[in-house]
Amino acid sequence: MLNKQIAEIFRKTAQILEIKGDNPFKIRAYQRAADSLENVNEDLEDIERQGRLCQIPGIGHDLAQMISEFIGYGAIKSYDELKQTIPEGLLELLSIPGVGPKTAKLLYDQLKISDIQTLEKYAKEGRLQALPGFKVKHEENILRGIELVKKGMERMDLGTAYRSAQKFVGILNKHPAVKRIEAGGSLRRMKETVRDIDILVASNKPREIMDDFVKIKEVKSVLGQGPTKSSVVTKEGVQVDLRVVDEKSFGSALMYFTGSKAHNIRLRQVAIKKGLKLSEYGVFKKEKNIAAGFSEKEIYRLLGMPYIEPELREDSGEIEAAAKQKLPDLIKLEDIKGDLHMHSTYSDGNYSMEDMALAAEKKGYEYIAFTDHSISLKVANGLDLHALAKKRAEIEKLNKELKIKILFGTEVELDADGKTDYSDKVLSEFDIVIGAIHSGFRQSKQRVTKRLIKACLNRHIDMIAHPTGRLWTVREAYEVDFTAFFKAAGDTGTFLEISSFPTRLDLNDVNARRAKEAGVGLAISTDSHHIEQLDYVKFGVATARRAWLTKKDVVNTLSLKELMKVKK
DNA sequence: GCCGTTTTCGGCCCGACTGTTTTCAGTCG
Repeated sequence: MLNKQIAEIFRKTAQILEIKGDNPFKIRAYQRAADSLENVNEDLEDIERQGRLCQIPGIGHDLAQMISEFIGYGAIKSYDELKQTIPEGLLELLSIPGVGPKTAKLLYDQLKISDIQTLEKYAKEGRLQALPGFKVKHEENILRGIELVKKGMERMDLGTAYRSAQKFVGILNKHPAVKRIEAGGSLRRMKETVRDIDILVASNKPREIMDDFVKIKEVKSVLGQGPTKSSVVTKEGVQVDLRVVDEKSFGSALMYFTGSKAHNIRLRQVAIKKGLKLSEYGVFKKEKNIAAGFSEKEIYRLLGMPYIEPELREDSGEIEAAAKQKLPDLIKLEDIKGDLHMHSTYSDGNYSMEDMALAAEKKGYEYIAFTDHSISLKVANGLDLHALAKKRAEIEKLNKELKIKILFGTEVELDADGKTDYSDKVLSEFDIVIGAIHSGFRQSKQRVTKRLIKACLNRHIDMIAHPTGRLWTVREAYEVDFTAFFKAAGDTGTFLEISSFPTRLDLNDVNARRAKEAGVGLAISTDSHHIEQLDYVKFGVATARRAWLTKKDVVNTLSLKELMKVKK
């Protein structure tokens, strides 16, 4: 939380400085610091105590002092003063696509506009044309931008982005002039949320493709159209950007459009040091393109490093690791041997155990666990003792008939104090017990932490499901003292889940990386209530890859025999 | 404001699209 708060302050500082027309490099320094803090997987308080703030990339003497000041006093004096110099709402205007710092300043200086509502009113009444250089087109653009902000320019979850991208890639791929196509951007990096979809196409007939792209049935409005780059908004309100490049620069273009921006900037700096220039068109040595037709892998090689997987491209240490040949051997989808968190019709699942098991068998899994809800979760049809007995008998029967091994499990409720609603005796009869919090989300940080630690100490609980409780667009994560929680999980051998559910992805990349470093075993599971949801595992694996996890960090890459040996 | 196998001062990634500019500024990624 603290890391995010301070990152936000630095980001706002950058915006204010932009509006004031300050030194662009100073502005970028604040932006870079904000990006950097969001990737830090330790509490800033700990780092500060150990005097290591300046070791964070992009944090120097001055910013380290500001961070210390915020930790000590809960505020930064120079930031509070800076904030006073511009009206509160002006930053809000920057959230409108097409309105940047210069326009925002102009709007305020000339017309005293400092919030979106007033801007919309002025634009509709044609009063913006009083501004120098402003014509009808500008007003239309601003109104369209406001429309986008209103309709939720907010980010979408990874699952929604993935489906939208697949739809467009599928349609475009049938176009005869498309030679190669791939979705890039934060979607390719499998970030937990995605703002817009970037599609890259290789073709020698870009205009033809652009003309057809903007006419796709799902397109609602066209934001811009040029010979190599176009942007549209779909009927679902998703922005899709398409870039068309020549086939021989597909590798460098894909690298560029995959980002992250911070990763790209670092790579370009590496290139400059080697006397080269890197752009989306290739690697240039004295104006001559020496990477024409190269793949991403070959371009990284030119820069003196091995291929960096898209999920790692966040400038969070991967470039340094690559230079030292120390990149992790990331976990792969095919390493997963089973799913330890699934539901059936016994509680709130949509399919019988047999149907789910057959689907899992088709995926090549060795084992699965049906972890239906426990007795007190009435809304999800939690199982009483009678239902448990029946379910157990059915599992025994299925295990005789099917090749896949089914584990008898439960997702047991942790009450407000971390106690379970099944007795120790009942819990001891399960093959696997997952502890989960579904209530009391507003408890204090101390109380939630105590609750989770109590669950870790319970000798029957093998794993904690979706450990921070966040649910995309529904609720924020509750606050947890991760240092204490991860220590308890590591000490007791309690596995922590990376929930593959795209609206959860919990633990997320940053927390999972930290859990690994604390010696915690992680399990990637789907929480499937539906056969289709078994495929969500790809999002869980991607999150694990973003957390730098290898096969050995994830317990459900083990065979069933090995898994039973390492579990409590 | 950060940062250092060219540098503790003087650099700091690179290119496309828009609008109305007749050569470029603003915005975006």
